[in-house]
Amino acid sequence: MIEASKINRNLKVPYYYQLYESIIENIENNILVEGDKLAAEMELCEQYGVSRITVRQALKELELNGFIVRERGRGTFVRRKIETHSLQKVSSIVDELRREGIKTENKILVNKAVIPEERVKKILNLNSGEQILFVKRLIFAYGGPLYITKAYLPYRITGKISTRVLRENSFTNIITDIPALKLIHSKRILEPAVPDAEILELLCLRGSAKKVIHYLQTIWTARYAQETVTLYFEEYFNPTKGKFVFEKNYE
Amino acid sequence: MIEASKINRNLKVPYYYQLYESIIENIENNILVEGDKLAAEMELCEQYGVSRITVRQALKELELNGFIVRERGRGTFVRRKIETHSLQKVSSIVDELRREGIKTENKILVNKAVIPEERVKKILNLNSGEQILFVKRLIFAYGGPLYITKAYLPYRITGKISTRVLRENSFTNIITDIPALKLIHSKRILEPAVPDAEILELLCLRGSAKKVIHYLQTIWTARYAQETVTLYFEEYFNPTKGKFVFEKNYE
DNA sequence: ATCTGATGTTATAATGTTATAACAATGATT
DNA sequence: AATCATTGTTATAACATTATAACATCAGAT
Repeated sequence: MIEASKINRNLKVPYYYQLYESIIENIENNILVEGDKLAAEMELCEQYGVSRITVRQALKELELNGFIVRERGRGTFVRRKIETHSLQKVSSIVDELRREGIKTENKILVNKAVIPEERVKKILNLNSGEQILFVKRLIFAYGGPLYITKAYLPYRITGKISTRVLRENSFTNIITDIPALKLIHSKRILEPAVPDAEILELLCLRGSAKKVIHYLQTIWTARYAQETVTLYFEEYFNPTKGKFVFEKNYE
Repeated sequence: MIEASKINRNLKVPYYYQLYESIIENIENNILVEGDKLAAEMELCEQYGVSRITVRQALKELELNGFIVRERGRGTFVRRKIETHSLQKVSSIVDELRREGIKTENKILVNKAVIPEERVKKILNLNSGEQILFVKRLIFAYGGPLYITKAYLPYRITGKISTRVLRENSFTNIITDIPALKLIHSKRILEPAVPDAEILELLCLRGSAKKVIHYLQTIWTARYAQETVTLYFEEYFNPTKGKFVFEKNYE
């Protein structure tokens, strides 16, 4: 496969990144499909006219973002695509991606106790003046921002949660680790929405063609000691990164 | 002028280059016009959220490519654009730009002695089997490819010319430095043309709106010892970078 | 004459990108 | 068992990008 070099040396974009994008393009256009063997590293060097360092950096990124797997002595192979998320599971998408070995990154944008707006107060069924822990978190996967979560949690239940814990764990894990808290029900509502400027910016959709996102609300009901409490999440999904699949088993 | 930062930190493009492009955009959209004072370096730092090094690197590029002038103690100003070239002068455009202090870069694509095609042989009035020196050169200015020159020169006059000499000198200088060669006449013919794939590619016009270029032929007649010889040049100009002006003084 | 604001210069440092090279370790083939 | 192809690792080096900081120099205004 003698390909013309796709590295544009006039561009200010690093060569390894151009190569990274070039290979993703091949995968997304089904020129390379699941299980296919990529050209060997040295072959890629020749095809693209770059050094092995550069090729390996591109492959490293592809591996971290779950596009390929590399096997010493054998070669580099296209990984199956993970691009649907099940809504039926309560377990989080972060856990789902982690189980698949795909690197996710986490950025905690907000983590503080506040008095919530009226809308949220109603959903959580709070006493007046009661504080919530408000967390805003941005998740990166597949090499870009995947979604934003806003969590509205009764502060008297969660207390402070360190930013480090938030960065390193899914909300499912954090919540189920709270002693004396038992999840009893969850409800998820998905709808398309037009994002506001902040969400647009965070998901890097400014200037993008797709201006409609997935807006997912999750309401967890739980027993805490003798009372019934509610946890509320809002999530905003990058539509270019993944689609949702609805599955249901009829008995 | 509190501007939102236009630096995209997710992009792999260097910040200084994003800033460079951002300012060019302002100039091309007449948000900044000839003679306008740019914000001071430290102001730009704040507006774009980058260090002075970064701002200065952007300004350096803008200066080299002729978009701005900087004056110590006063500030940075939008320069008038040199976007017309006189056709009346025999002297080259490279020299013209250099005199204005605008950086030009040079890439020699071909430099070899060959037997010319029939068309060229007729123009140069060559003996059958006589070789020419064929040079293809790409000139960059204003931060992009400006034009391509194809030079067809009788080999017995020029001999070999090193690629380094071609890179560092205008053809006018090279030719007039040949001993015993005296220019006696020049004729230039300008016409619009549709470029072939190679020219399109070299001038970075693939995908561009403007698909018509300037095609300029130059025929120099000269005395060389006792004989009359002809030098022939073809040039292909990027229409987005510069326009030609026709001027003539009537006596 | 002095101060202020602007660009010019220099030094230090951390990190990112790219190339070249040699060698190690593994899987598959002969 | 030996060899070959392939990915993994390490070292060295050059250059690019970005930040922080201090000081020099010049133009214009008070």
